[in-house]
Amino acid sequence: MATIRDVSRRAGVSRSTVSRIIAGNGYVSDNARQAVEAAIAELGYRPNTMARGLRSNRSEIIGAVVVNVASPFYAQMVGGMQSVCRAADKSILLASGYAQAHEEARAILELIDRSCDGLILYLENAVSDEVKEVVAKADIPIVAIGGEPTSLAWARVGIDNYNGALDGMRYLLTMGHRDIAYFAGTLTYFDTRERLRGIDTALAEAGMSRADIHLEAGDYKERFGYEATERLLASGRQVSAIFAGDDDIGAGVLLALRHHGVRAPEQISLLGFDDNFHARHLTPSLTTIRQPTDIAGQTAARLLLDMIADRNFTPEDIVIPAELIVRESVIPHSAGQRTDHAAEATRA
Amino acid sequence: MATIRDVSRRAGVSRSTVSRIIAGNGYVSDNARQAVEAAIAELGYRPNTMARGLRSNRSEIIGAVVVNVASPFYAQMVGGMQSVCRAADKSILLASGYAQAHEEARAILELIDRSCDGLILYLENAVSDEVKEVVAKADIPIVAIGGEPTSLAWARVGIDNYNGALDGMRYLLTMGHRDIAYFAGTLTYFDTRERLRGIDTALAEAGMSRADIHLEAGDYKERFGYEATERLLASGRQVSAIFAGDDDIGAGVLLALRHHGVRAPEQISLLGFDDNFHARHLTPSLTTIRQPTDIAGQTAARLLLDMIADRNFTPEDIVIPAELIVRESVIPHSAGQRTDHAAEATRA
DNA sequence: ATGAAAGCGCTAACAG
DNA sequence: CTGTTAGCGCTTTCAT
Repeated sequence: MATIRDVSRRAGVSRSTVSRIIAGNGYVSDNARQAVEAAIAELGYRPNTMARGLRSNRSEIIGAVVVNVASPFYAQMVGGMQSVCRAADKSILLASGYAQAHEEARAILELIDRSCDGLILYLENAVSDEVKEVVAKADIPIVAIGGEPTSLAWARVGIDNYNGALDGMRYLLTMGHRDIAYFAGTLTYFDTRERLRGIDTALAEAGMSRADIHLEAGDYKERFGYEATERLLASGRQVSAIFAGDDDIGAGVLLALRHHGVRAPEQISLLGFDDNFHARHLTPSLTTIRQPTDIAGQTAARLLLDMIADRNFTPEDIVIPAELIVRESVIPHSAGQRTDHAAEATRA
Repeated sequence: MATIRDVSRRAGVSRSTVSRIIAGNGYVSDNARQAVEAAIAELGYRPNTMARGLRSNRSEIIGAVVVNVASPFYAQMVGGMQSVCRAADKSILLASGYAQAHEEARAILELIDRSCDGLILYLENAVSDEVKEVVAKADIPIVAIGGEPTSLAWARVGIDNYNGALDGMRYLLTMGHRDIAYFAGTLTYFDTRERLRGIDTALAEAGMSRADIHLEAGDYKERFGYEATERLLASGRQVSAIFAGDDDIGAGVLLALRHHGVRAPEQISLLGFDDNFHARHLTPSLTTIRQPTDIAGQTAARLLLDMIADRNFTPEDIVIPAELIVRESVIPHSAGQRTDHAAEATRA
């Protein structure tokens, strides 16, 4: 590979001149510029980013930790980050934390060690003091996105789980539902707790509380939705609507209802959360709360780039609103609804 | 940040000794080792990867270009790469090519410039000579995965689109279907053409050819599936089965059938391709050909790491078999099937 | 077993 | 406007 030295020799100038031309700063004569540009083209010269980074202490790489790239939810988020970073000529170093504290720590350290210029972190666990110290020493901008609101972050982009769940529960209540089940995901996740808070508020508005609904917590898996639904049906408790912690859980609910001969939404309405890829494709198509993950990713990246460019820039926390997407799976509560599905469920 | 010099001073040894200890090679006395390790711990020293990379000409970073991270298909593939790379302490620099030649070129150059130790490329377009030259100069191992079989690659991991489509079409034929539609995706993609080849072979086995089926090409979008289905229905051509170019197209087909009062699979069977996230959740659940993208990603990463470790290692091309996943959307052809849906379709 | 020294490729004062 | 100089932090001969 040609180095800056080769270029300078070929162009008959000094390395500094070449450097200036590449960086586009400083005064350079047209003569020199042309000679250098010609030499660069002839030699196929490309600056060595390692050397440049070592010298300038900047890598033009930003690091991202998400829970799991393989999941469409985070993949979309990463897609959002990427579109912004690409426009700014930054690359993305990607790591997954798999919602486990030690993997998250490993991921953060990996990115720090690769001298990222800044970090976007979607974490599900609190960060240990040890990691915090390393991160603090690195002294690079960090934006937290969703998940655990880590104190590491210079700025936060949150998805409004609270208001999303609030709106969702309100919607069910508005549709006349009073006998409601909520299947919460993993309780240790910050997002889960936020959603529960929103649900509390909505219930309180209707003069109700968690005690008035059927609440079960598990994890964000289709299987949990399936089994929780079976338990609900078996319990004999009659609900007219189920609010699923997310669309995966919702898919499981739908499957269980079908297997037990309960028609959705005629007998039980179902509300999801996330607006995942499959939500539109379920039958009935899932009414759900959209989390605009791509927007969140974009926003986080933009914030980070701004902070990298101007380290005095201290943005406000940004909350991306969740949005109710009305499809087919929630219908108004009707008078005759409460009893007949119990009969059918028993039969099935 | 503490440097190797700080550590050496604190431990009362030379920088070389510290370096040896970190690298774990060379002879070092226990005394020195202990002193250095203590100093490293006290100082919270972390090696600077830029400096190390500059010197050693290795970054421990591997670059990946996929069509689009935001799509679950590629996200899963990246997930596979990541799981392998993480185990080997390599990081992944990720770029998307968006199936456009110039974006793919940009992505490749970006990764080369960031001094990746190797590249995994999922491309949809041929690579220009210009880019080829740069890549050749970089002289790093490259494995191509799926998509366009670029000549850049030192090794290839392919998904067996040919046999997947072959098996799929065979399956439809075995189920007694003879009046079949195939909705192909983007014809310019290598994968698409491979699938068509497989279909040709299957048809030939049954003494048929493309002329005997209803073939339409478009793109890998739900919308195309929807519209192609409408056109098919409107044409009056009677088919007992539709083979969709992928599951997204398949979702569109299903939607159009439903809107036009055609029951699937009773009146028309539907076969997908990919086994995307939503395939299981469609109603009827989609019988489809699974592309094991995560395995492909893992395999590609493993191959690449092996080639990085031993540059004389020249692996065979690996083809990951596709697999028929039987669900509900394909049923055997029945005698009465061919006419009634035409009637209903007209009515709708 | 350890240290000295050279240099990876680049940037940024500084002096001219 | 341009060249000289001095490193960035690390690895790696080469002596000792």
